[in-house]
Amino acid sequence: MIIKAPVDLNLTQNSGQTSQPPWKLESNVYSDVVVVDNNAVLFQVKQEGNNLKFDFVGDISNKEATNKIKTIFDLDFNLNKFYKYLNNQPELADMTNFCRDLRLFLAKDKFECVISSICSANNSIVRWTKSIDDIKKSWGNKFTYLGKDYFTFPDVSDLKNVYCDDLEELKCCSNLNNPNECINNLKSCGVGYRAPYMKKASEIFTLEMDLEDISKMSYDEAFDTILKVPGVGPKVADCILLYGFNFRQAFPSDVWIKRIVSYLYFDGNEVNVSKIREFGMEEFGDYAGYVQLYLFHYARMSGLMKKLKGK
DNA sequence: ACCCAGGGTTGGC
DNA sequence: GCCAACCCTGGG
Repeated sequence: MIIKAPVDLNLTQNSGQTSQPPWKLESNVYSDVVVVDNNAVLFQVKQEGNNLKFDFVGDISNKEATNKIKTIFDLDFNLNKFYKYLNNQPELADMTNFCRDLRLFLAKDKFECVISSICSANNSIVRWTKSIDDIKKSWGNKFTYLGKDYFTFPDVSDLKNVYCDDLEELKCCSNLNNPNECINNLKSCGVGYRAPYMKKASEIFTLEMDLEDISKMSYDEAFDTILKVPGVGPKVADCILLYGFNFRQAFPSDVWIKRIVSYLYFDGNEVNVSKIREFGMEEFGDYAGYVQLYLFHYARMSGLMKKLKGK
């Protein structure tokens, strides 16, 4: 099937958005298993010029499959209109030259997005994506298509039963004798001190909080709610709301966004992160999420980031 | 070998 | 409210 919508698939997949790690790549085709209405569906996605071409294997209709791909890759978003907006802002006009056809890469699994976002905090992209892939391999459901293995992200109730580290695992499993035999714990996936956050988050989403409820909330209510989850501060909360729940008015603000926005809008005078967040939401409205995404990549690719490093 | 930073968050003052 | 510490990996 073909969807007529420009998208730079490589850029979108590798831009470090915390909805999920990049999909499995083989000869320009990105593939992964997505659960759609309790059906596991294999999607194979490929960019062809200004179109996104995809195939799928699974028990859903063509229309459902198309809608799912449109949602994940945000294909209904009008890029031309967004670029017109950017080109009318002197501070932002240059961005379109560096991030053309970059789109949001939205969650295929809200819980995966929560854990990925927690994992990304104070971490490098290569490391958090590898951790999430390890978690999928360890506790997700396995599907084999054409001789290749795919893993879904484990659901809330499965992750809550995983141990944090090998000591805890050793203590609880009488059949284990030494730490080398321990593999059923989060730290073995390289998540470090975030392991207890992830486990507590799983418990919270089993017992107290329903991910589906958050979709129904206002942005402010959702932000305050998700902030209560351990390992979730303001930056991670906005990532979860943007990539996981499609709150496009979120403006995830971290040190880099702070440096970039201070440079572009405050004459280089450093404004604190929380003010930057308020400024971004006020200034960019429903484009805030996209502007944040573009600012980061613009800075990375234009050399602005190097210039601002250390400030 | 050593040191440092990484798209933050937490807990202690 | 501020600030050091936090796990772990890769690069100087």
